[in-house]
Amino acid sequence: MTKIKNMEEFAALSGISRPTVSKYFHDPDSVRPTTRARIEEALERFDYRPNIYAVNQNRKLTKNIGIVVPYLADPFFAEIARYLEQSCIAAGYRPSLFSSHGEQKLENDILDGLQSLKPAGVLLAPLGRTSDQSVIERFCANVPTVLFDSNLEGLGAAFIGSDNFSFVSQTVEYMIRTGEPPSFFEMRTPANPNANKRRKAYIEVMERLGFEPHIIRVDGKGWAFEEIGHKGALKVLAENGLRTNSVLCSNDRLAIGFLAACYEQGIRVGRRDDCALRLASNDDHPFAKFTCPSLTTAAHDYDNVAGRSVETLFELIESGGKFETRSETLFPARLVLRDSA
Amino acid sequence: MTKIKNMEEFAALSGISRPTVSKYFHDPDSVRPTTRARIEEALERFDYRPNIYAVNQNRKLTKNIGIVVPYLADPFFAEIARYLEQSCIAAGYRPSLFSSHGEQKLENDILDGLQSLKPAGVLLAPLGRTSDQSVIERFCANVPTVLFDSNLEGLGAAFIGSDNFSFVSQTVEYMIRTGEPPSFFEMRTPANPNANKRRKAYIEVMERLGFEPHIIRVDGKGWAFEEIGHKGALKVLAENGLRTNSVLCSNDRLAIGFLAACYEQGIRVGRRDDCALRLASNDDHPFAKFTCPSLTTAAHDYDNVAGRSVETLFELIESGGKFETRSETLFPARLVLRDSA
DNA sequence: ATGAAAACTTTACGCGCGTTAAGTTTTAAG
DNA sequence: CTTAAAACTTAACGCGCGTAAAGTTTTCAT
Repeated sequence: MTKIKNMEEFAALSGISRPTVSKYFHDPDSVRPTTRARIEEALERFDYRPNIYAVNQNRKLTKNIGIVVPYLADPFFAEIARYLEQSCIAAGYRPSLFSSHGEQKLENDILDGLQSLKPAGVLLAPLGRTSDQSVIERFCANVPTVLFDSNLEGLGAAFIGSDNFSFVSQTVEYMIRTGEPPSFFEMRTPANPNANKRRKAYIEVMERLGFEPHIIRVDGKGWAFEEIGHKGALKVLAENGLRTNSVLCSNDRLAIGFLAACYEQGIRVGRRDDCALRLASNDDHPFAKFTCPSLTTAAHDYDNVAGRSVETLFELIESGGKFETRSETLFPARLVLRDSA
Repeated sequence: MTKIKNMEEFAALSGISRPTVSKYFHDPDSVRPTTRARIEEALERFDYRPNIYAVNQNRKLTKNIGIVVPYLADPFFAEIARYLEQSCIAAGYRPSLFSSHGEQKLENDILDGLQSLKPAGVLLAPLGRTSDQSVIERFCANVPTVLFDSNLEGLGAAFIGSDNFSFVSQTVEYMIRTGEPPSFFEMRTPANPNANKRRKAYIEVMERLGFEPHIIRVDGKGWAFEEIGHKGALKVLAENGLRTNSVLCSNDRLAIGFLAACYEQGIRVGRRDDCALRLASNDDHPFAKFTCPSLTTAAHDYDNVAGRSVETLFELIESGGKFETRSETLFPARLVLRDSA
């Protein structure tokens, strides 16, 4: 089989002119069915594909889509990224996946490098508190961007995420309905703005139900939440820092660390009579099903958050990269009852 | 500040001719220090960067490097990918990360798409047993490829991975030294060739030490190892399928499922007297520290596997994409004693 | 059959940069 | 100061494709 060098050559072999072949690759439906058939027939015989560099250099808009998550070693983001990737591919785009690995410099570098990719759009889950707002603002001004998971006020053309109030109200109400009101366990300086919303929601729900909020803040920086939760829980348990037998963790990864600490200390966690503690959490982390005990938690609406994010980005791209007004879409949580509370 | 359109314009503004500027971007050390200074001075004033599409179209070899892992939702691969990414960037390359998500079709599609990126090289951790060997073979013939983690006999210019015998011999010997000989717990049809090597190593070590190997194979397909381990363990425990009080899991993710099953069944795992079972495993998964109990396991030499992989790829690229002979490099495991055995 | 619209072909230019060739300036050694 | 090598400048071509203009063929409703 002859090696095809360029579109010129392929066009000749298929018996169609190059401009028409070019049109075909841009949109197969834009050419007559008979010529389309001839091109696709040749395509099967010769296996040619346009040089993406030449294509991208000349097209005003590439078919690239950037996907940026803050921490890919968290399976939660890996799963979301997977969904986003697949949706982009299905829509005929070329996704590129990036992880900021929890570091501001990396996030900045990624956005910087992304600009020279001239992407049609970007799906960005920012680091949050540790993001460099000015960098992200500048980026969003140049590239059609949809924020997801972590909201930065006013940045990006739209935000899609989860309704943190829905998470916390469901877990808190459940715990109160079935036992003592929970303390709230979180990091002192959370990386993610969702954490702040969850704390506020906790306070609001507790007060509305006539209970005094009790917040436990543990030290620790970065994205090693399990480690932070573990250390923090050991300290709290040693100091007898709990007011009731119920704890609500800000997120599942902290809870995983908390559960490990309880296990080490011989504290049985669960809703059965022989348990000393009930622990619930938020996120429905992929591993929450396999903690000991399995974790009662509020689940993200993965499918809707991811699905709506790509849909919104596609709308944004089709609208020429700008929306009239910035929208924020929040999906409610689904309470997942397991054994820990 | 004026917007720079292309290298021509930037060259004019910096007072240097375009071919020299082009040379500079290819290798800053290839121009005279004085001209280099003038270019970099202009670079600070004007913030210009070459159009990567035009660059890549014209250079014979791009600076792109593909990184392909089989399953990114496994934090093990996320961590490795992170290391590989950073090493590539540090060496002046542009890494692109892809996950096959456990599916052959996706792996094929990724390799297919990777070809049109004309990468300088690719770091590939294949799916293993479920890989389409012919596709990978064809790919490796066209693109300088270093395999890592999962070896496919004869494919790629080199393989870097862990010495599975070292893993299993250390865990088995430790368990025998400190208690009863372990059964080996694994999937019936493992996705990964490492699993087969581990089984063989188990049999060999057991026989050498004068014990009869006992292998427990559980059903389940795909990459949801925790779930498979969990279901399989429940079955084994229900059927009293263990010969001794010791179990060695083929990998940590299976062990995580196993531990969850034990917890549910009220079986205490650990090396203390009040424990009914000892469980060890292999990989030192990022979460192994936070299982209940924490997992005794054999750790990959992450740094060396990842480090040597990129080094080898760089050597390969500098050698023009071919090695005289295919090399296989295996790094030994490090036994990590925790509470489960 | 007729005409206009739609789709095609041919021709040609442009994108931004790599790269080469020929001529000029700078550098550093003698 | 001489001189040759090294580094530069100018000029020009090519990469593979998008795209526009002008002319030709096909299609399809009347």
